[in-house]
Amino acid sequence: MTDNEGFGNDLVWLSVLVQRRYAQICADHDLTSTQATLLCVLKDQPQGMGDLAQLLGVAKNALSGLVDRIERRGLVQRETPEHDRRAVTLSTTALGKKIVGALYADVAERMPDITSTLPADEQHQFANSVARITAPAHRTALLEHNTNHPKADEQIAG
Amino acid sequence: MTDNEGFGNDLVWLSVLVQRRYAQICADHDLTSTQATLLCVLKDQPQGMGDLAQLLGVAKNALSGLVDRIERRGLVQRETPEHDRRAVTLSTTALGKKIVGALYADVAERMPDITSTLPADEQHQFANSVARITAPAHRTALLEHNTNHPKADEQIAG
DNA sequence: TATTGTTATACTCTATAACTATA
DNA sequence: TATAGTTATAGAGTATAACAATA
Repeated sequence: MTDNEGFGNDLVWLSVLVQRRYAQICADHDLTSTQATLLCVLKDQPQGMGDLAQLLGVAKNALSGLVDRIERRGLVQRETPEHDRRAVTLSTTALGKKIVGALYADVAERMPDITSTLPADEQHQFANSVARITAPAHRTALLEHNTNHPKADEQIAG
Repeated sequence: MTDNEGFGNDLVWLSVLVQRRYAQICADHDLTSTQATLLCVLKDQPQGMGDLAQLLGVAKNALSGLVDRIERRGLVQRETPEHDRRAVTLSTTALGKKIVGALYADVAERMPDITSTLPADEQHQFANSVARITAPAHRTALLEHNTNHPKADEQIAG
């Protein structure tokens, strides 16, 4: 306990350092952090507005404006699925895919420098821990919308 | 290299998780993340506007508005030092100190849960690494303004 | 009636540029 | 002239509440 007292606040500071660098990298690709994260979540598969809002941790109405701006720039596109004309499915355009791919690579290259003050083996161990902490979040990103929509399971089962 | 490929992006995800929880804790104390971080930086000693802007990673003019809002709520106070009437020294009020103290404790209590998916010994090692990564940032917070103002050193020396 | 998404409104945060007061 | 900070303006992000269209 004693030598762990500042851990929570250290975590916040680490995230500030990461976010600062992330914002810089995003800016180099003409994106805000929020826009970049939206593109990343959308990178591998389309999402509905509701699910996407949940994944990003924002309210649906906030997402509408977010999508307006990034759609205006031609990086994502809205589509209305035939089976439910209330819904909107969001996906990245070819340009969006290209940009998010470059961003991803740039983050992978420039972000690890954050841990450069650690000895090599500790860096390795740290990367491992970070991967294990964030793994559930990745799974959530893929499964959460199924959890909330039993019908989707039925469709798969049927 | 191979098993490290996603490290940079994992770090970003970790920081998103931390920031989300941090925002929630701050909101429970009626603060935005930015306001909370400003109070934390100001917690132990007063700062000038310029130095504070640098510590927070924002431009001076952005800081003016930030301080306006949080001063209006009585959590910080502006003062003009006699030796340079252009300058403004910012410090926390008694109320500000009380609130930032409670916030700090709450963060320390609720944030470590982020690593709950790791086994105990790995949590310990992880906390250790985070402390070592953020330590230079803490030092910077305390020393940076001296670096930029040689006169301060002279005053101490004299 | 319930659900999906959007609009209206308001506030915080941030950047650029122009400005004021002091040194 | 240079420096410390503020004001003006604009845009992004976010929340609450009211709304429209569809199921």
